[in-house]
Amino acid sequence: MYADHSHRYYENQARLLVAVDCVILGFNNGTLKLLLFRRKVEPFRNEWSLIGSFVRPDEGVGHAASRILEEYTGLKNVFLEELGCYGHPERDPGGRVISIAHYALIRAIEQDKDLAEKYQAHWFDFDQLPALILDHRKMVDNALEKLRRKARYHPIGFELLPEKFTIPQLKILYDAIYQKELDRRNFRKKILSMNILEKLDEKDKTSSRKGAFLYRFDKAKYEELSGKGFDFEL
Amino acid sequence: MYADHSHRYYENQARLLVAVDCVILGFNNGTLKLLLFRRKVEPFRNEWSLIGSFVRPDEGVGHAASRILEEYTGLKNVFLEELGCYGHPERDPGGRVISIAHYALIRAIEQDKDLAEKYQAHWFDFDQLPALILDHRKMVDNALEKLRRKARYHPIGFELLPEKFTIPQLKILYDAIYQKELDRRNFRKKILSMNILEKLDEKDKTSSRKGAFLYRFDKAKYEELSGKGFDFEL
DNA sequence: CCAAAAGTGTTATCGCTACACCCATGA
DNA sequence: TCATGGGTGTAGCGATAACACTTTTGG
Repeated sequence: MYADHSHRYYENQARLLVAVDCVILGFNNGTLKLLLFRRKVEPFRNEWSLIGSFVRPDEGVGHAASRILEEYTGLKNVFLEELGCYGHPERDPGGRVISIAHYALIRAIEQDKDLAEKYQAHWFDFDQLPALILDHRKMVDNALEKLRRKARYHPIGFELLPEKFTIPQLKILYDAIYQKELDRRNFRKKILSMNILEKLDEKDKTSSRKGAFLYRFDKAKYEELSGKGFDFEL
Repeated sequence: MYADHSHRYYENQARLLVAVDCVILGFNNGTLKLLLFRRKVEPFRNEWSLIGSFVRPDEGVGHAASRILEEYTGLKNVFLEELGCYGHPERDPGGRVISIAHYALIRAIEQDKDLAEKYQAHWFDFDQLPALILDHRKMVDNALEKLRRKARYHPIGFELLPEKFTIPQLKILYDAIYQKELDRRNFRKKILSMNILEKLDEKDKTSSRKGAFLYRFDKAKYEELSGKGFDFEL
């Protein structure tokens, strides 16, 4: 049954259940959102929960995380990073399970209709989160904390916006992440001075009569600068 | 044999071996050091390795880390933090083992004589590391990276110095962490302006005729400021 | 022609950097 | 008395924060 060769040397050691859980974050309508699911298995069946899975013997831990992310959102190649290990022996009354929490940032959270039906999923505002099972609330809090910290030095916000976005949109996102209103003009100057945005000819007119120019994140330029130890503090 | 109740709900799931490994960092004589051990078990018996252990079914993951840290260094209550999960299925030819790496910062690395004999342990300079087993080298690199990043915003350096230390000593430590020489005077100003050091009446005369005043880290004051969202950038 | 959002420029201030200088002491 | 490391002060510069003003366009 096991794909490994543990019996060779470590057979006397105890084995534990290992799972991954995903804090899936999105952004819409000026606020950060969290994707939650109704749990399908006992214990706590039907309660709100992060999406998770046990790690299979023949897959890496990171692989397990991206596997379930794709399975439940249909998305590949999204930003996905390890959050940490939640390993208290009593954390799950259903058994001794160690969970490696991850967090993901995804764009375009419109087409949730399918998800909602298929998996009983729902996007929640952060100020209206329901009670979560186990230590999932802690994972969520830690994910937000990590996002805030990371966003200060890495241009990570782009992961939450569509490919083309306007500067005002980007600013609103950062307002939401930092929980405070940045100065419009200073924000624009700073982000443009980094030279990681490509200005397009199109305008987005959905939020003003004048219309705001669309930009695209220039990943190549970013990685070039990043490699040189450049700072992207915001 | 197992202390948990996994059989209740999750009995069909595969179980994995879960270990912790500790990157133990110290500071002496102006350079950062790493504590390594000769591995006692197969495979790779006798090669240089981080110290590690399997996680027991009835203990938390963090607990396992501090348990082995105390077992091999005799030290309790040291700085110990999770580094991350190393979970590639092929990382250990001895079996499918997931390792939760940790890193520890310890003071006073003089009395290693006992350790050296008892466990075949040795403190290495970072520019003279031997080959390490498995992915331990990666863990070490990640630990250094994390130390550097963390030291910028948290007064973490104190964990590596004795309780009483001088400002020049502290500066030398930060030189070593950041791998570049900071300015003596600016460093002093900045660190003193944070108000987290308590000046003592004693002087340390080991490194100059004039002698340098000893200081102590004022943890209470630090936590007070830290709670108020204070920044400790260095 | 007006409301509302987009976009640009200017100034004052704060913090950091890069220095030069004085102090205390053992040999 | 002098070499050595410890300790203090300051001037210039660059980045940031706090602002006011102009532009565009649908209704």
